[in-house]
Amino acid sequence: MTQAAFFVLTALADEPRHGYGILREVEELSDGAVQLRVGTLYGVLDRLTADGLIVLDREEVQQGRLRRYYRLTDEGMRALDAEAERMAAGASAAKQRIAEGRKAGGTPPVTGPGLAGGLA
Amino acid sequence: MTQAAFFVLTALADEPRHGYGILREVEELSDGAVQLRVGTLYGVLDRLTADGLIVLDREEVQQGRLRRYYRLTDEGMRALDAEAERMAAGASAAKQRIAEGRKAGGTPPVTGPGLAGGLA
DNA sequence: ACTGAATATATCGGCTGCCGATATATTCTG
DNA sequence: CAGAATATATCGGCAGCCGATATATTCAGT
Repeated sequence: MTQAAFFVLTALADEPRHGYGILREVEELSDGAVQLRVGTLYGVLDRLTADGLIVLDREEVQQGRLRRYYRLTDEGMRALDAEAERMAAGASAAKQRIAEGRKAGGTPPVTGPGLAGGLA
Repeated sequence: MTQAAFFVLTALADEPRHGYGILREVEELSDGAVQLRVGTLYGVLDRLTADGLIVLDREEVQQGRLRRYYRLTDEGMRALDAEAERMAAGASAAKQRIAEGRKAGGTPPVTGPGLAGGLA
């Protein structure tokens, strides 16, 4: 699963949203760190739909503008959960190894004086 | 940062390793979940070197076979730490939203046994 | 002695996927 | 009336992953 797909699924995890709403939601939930681009979105949406992870929930016309809402399927929910698990495990493994690298004696991998503070 | 790059950095976080060793290490540390391919590795290694996140540590000839060891730079360590932080945050956000989606009343996004059959 | 697997390096082409640019249309703000 | 925001969608370039391929040595099995 790509990063973009993961964040789209995450944005849809609590409630159905439309494309533009997903864009804003991803930016918000990641605190501005992840910027999902418009050009990326629809490709991801199509792929996730083809994979059965999301479905078109409904179409609304709000103030003259079409809103196409998507929601997670059961499979999408499961996939997101599994991916979140993998990511947490990966992040945890990385942190642990950073700590191991620091305490290791022999040939410390470029651990300078200014580093310790930033890595906690 | 791509997934492949992240896992290469993670594999190098505790001590310097050579290409083939990284391959095996990534598979091991991810419990077989991540399979870094040979064709992917050297491109990643080149890119990480160009970005200054890793450097060639040394070259050894062990039993007639060349071993090219890489290690993290300070910048690489910082980048890995930051990426691990982002991943943990993303995983956490996803988990939280999954929980929110489940407890939410009105239009539950495909949660529960009753919906399971009908959603496709 | 020979074969195949493992170890170890590296390259190349195809395919997938991200993103900037672009297009269209309505509403709201200045 | 112009520009920004909302909202959709497509297209082409480029980056990056991966299977296939090439080369060379060591080790285990027959």
